[in-house]
Amino acid sequence: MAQPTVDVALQRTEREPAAASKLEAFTRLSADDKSALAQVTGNVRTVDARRDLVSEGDEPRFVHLVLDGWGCRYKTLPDGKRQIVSFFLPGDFCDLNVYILQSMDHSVGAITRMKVAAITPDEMNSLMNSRPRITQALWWEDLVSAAVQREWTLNLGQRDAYERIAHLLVELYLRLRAVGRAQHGRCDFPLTQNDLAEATGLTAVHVNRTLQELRRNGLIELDRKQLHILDLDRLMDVAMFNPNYLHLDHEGRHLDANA
Amino acid sequence: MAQPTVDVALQRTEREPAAASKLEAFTRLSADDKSALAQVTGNVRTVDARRDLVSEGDEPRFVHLVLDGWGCRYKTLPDGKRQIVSFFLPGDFCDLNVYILQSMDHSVGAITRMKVAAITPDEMNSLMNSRPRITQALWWEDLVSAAVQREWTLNLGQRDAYERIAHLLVELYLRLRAVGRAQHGRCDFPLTQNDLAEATGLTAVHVNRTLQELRRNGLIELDRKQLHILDLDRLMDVAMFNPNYLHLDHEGRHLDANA
DNA sequence: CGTCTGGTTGATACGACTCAAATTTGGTGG
DNA sequence: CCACCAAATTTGAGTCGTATCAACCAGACG
Repeated sequence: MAQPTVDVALQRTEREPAAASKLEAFTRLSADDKSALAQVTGNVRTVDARRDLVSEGDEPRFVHLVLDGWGCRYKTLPDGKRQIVSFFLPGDFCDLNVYILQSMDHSVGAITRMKVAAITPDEMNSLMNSRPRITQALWWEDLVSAAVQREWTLNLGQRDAYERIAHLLVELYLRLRAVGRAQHGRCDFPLTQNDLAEATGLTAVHVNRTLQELRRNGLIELDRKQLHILDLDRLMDVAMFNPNYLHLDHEGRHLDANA
Repeated sequence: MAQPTVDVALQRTEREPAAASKLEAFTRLSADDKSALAQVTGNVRTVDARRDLVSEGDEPRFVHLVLDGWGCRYKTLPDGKRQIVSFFLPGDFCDLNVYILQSMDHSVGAITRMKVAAITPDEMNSLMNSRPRITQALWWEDLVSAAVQREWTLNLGQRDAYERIAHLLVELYLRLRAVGRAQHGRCDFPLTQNDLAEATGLTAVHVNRTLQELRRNGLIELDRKQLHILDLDRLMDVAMFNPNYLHLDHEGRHLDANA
């Protein structure tokens, strides 16, 4: 099987920073906006796969912006159980105003090797004071990530294993596609079955069996960290996937600050 | 059994508006701050119990502030399943910036009869431009509600029925206590077992049996819409409840704008 | 009073978990 | 380039938590 996804993803990385690309899903940014954004994302940090970026209990210091790679937020229970509560994909911001809080209530870990920009509160404030268009876009991001968290609550509470995993796959695919990292049903997919288990509240064994069922039903191929969704419409149907919560339909999408 | 809770709750309502009370959990507000807040909460709407305030698909128009009563956000699946994704208690704001979005991805319903203030985007903007202290407090609220949503994800994903319900009871109790609507382990508790089921992803039957188990173990009394937590420490233990996510420990709690 | 909503009980079924072992994959160093 | 090891995936058998379905009961209300 050819793997065009990889090439596409790499090309894209070179072509355009994920941050601007993501925010432009909400609104067009002017050249000035983009350079303001670029200025603020100078402090780049690289984190190895499976390392923590932030630990529960830490004092929040930076707003992070994912430039490349996948990460997750997770919480741990005293009995050792772990729940991944969200995934970070390229272009995602973590917690616009976290630094208001005293200490983190969750950890942030890298799934793959990641590149993140660490933005200081000061930089953040000056960005939000001088660039209203970016500010709006950041708020939009914030609202969308809250909506995603609500959808996960629904996912865990009401969907069975089959629907649940289908839903997660569709969400990740659509989010990747929105930042140019997926096409034609294909994308990189670095999650292990254990990651999927921790995100869906299932066991790895059951995730395994459920993925097999999705394959058997001709909905997906998943192999060597490559996901291929064979029939997106049908998979969305199975997952009862309503894309409204991703709010990709904003009119700002069609505004152009340069016009 | 005497029911002092009711009296306490009523007294409190008269004594102090829930909004200021809630925000002051984060920071002290000056007299000016409070009057700015009061000005903006003039447009009060009353909603009957079990009626919807906002429906999925609606265009967001107002930021709502709960003055009195309980409400919830919920999402519905095409197969009819319903998930309550959060509860609104007196003093809670719904979605600071919702009006940025095109359409609501969930509904908001009243559990009891509710009084809510409907704040316009303009009012909201001017508040946030002129009252930095309130703005900070609003952001804090926003971050806390996001943290609560993450904790619910953990709750649904990793805790069993017994722990799950225990956790929810503790959360609601602590949140009520933080706005002066609970004391000595007691509070009003207007949720039906069906509400609890829809919030915890369990069936009403199983919620019933689980509540009985909590009663049998001497952890709670729950009768006629009155909750009495008999042993908060033990209940928190059972629930593996870590209060850090409520961020009640903010230093702002001890700041005083009037000093 | 009858009706309705919410709460309770019992019997049975099934989705997902557990534990344990086998197999495959990917990375590493000789 | 192959041998090795650890990590990830796969398989099987047995169990358990929670759902389902169907009654029945109690208090609130008109």
